[in-house]
Amino acid sequence: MAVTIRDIAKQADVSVATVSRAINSATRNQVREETRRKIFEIIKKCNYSPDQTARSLSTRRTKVLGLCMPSRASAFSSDYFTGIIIGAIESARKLGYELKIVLLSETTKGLDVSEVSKPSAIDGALLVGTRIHDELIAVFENSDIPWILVNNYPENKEKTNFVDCDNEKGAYNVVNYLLGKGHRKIAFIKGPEDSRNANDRFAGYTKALKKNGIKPDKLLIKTGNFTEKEGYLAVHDLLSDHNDITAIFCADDEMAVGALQAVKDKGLSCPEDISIIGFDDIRLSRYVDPPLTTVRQPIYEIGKIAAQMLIYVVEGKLTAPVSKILQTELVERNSCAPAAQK
Amino acid sequence: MAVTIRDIAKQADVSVATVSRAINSATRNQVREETRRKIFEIIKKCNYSPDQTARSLSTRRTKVLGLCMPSRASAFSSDYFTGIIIGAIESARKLGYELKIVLLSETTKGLDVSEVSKPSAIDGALLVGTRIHDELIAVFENSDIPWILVNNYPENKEKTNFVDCDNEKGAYNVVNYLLGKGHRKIAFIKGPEDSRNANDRFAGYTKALKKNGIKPDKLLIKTGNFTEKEGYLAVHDLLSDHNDITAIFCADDEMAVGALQAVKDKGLSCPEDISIIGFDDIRLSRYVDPPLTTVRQPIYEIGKIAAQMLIYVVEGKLTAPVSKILQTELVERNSCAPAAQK
DNA sequence: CTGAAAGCGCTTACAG
DNA sequence: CTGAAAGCGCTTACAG
Repeated sequence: MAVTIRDIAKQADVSVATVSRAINSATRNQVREETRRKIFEIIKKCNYSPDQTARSLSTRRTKVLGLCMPSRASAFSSDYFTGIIIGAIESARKLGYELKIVLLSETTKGLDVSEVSKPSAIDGALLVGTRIHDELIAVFENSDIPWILVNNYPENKEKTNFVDCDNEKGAYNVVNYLLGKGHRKIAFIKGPEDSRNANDRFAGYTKALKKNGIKPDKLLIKTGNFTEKEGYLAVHDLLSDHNDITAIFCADDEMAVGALQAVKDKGLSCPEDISIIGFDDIRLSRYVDPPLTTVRQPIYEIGKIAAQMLIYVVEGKLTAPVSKILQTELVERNSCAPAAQK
Repeated sequence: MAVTIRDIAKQADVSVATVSRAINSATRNQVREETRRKIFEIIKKCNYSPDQTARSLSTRRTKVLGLCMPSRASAFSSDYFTGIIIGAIESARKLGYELKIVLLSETTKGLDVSEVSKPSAIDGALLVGTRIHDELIAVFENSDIPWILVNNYPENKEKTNFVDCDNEKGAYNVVNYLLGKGHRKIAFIKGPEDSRNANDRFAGYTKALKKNGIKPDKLLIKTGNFTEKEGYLAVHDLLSDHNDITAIFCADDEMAVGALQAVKDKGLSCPEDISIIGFDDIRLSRYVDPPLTTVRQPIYEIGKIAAQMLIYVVEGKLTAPVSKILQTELVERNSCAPAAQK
């Protein structure tokens, strides 16, 4: 930008201070109507726009939020990624903020001065990724910018900002739903061990089973690490060893898609022989055959609320810790049927 | 950051200039080994990290790229969005840059000083969206930051930076492929009029037909605006009026997915009665029934190369205009069969 | 190899 | 309602 506030001031025959006051909404009314008009005329003529960097340096506010996530971006499905980003960016925008995507290196321990991936020049950070581990959080604890956990929550819920959905309850509901259809042999395909979400979903499964007098059977529990491929493998194994399973609950849709294929490859059909249910409601789930019954997470909402809350704490309109837990919704499609008699 | 370069300087008993030199790779070797070591020791101890905003103000470089796209984000499928972002962010990162996502308001004409969506504090802009129109481009023309068109190209190719894939050729190949399978009545479902990509794909269709002595038949051409729903509608109409069509080429996969459903709903089957082919190779395309034959655009590569090129021109390592056209790839799945005898 | 000083383009007490 | 001045935290000629 060749044209600076000085140029405007000179042309308007006022001081830069006055131009600055005229420009900023908080101080706008401190300048005489007429002066302000003159200033804006010149601003328009010169196509002037204040330098955000200079502004930031002087106010110590960048008006940008960092959406920080693991660099293994592949860890997220694009539906998830997009949902969070769009949600966050839209509410940020509404509140006058921009959004920077920052990839965190997994080895973020001793951050070096030259460490590029270190979030810089942001007013607050959205920490995305259910597998965000404590060291990573520590990096932010030692910073002086506010941050909020997205789709995750900390050990000590009372001290941290977060927004998440109720994974345990979502999973609990699934099992009840399956139980209601007469299923008793319900297998579970777990997500990764280090994912809070994955563990909560598993907890919901176990809880619902126990509540109904069914002892969770270790042999019916496998791990699929949230990927389609591993989901396929897990179910393939499962069905090779057990022929009395009537339903499979996968901790995410990716695995459920794999499960579906594994069931077909075993010569069984879904939902007639085996019911399958997923979690997340990714776009794909409604297109597979049969369309997948699953649990919807309000991803977009989560991104939106997280950004909003974060900005409020950045601006002191809300005092940390703040948190919100959103509810999930069971969406019935065609991959579940009443338990067959075996 | 409570600790500044002054604190470090004071503790190291040197000037801030020296600290600055020690920190920056370009000037690092201007400071005595021993001094530098002492400085870094203190930096580490104090957990100091330079303020990027101050740095930017003084160097007039923010080290951030803006990925600018229409605010109707829904215009993009999440696969596309994610591909471009991840591609761009990874190469940006490798080169020491961060990525800011900026939503451009569609009404970006007279940008007001307070206009939030105006890209600010960026060194360069990636303009994403095949529907980017000239007014939008004008906003950037008048700025002094470099920009590059992604998946789009300008009227005057000789004057602008862009990276795109060869849509016309991709479409041309599709038609040849279909022709090779004996199809003669090949319908085309167009994308939006104001999309350069869409028009190029259409041009490729027409060209291939003509080249083979077939006159494009207006009655076999419909518009679907790149959405599944409109694709469905277009094909539904098409099949109601014509029963001699043996193949449908959709200008994107979204429409192809809709087309597939329309064909089924008409009691026809794909590929036995009608072959369908899409464009883009979104994730979904391999999961529909039958899996869709389509044209792959190297989205991730496009994002990667675009960011790379942009940074090079920002840094003066490349002089604008720069451009690159990537090739597409026909990926055969099961939605096309030899033309049935009618 | 190092330091003093000017400057990047704003904002904001302070004084009037 | 307005201006002069200090300050935000860096970098970089300039001089030695």
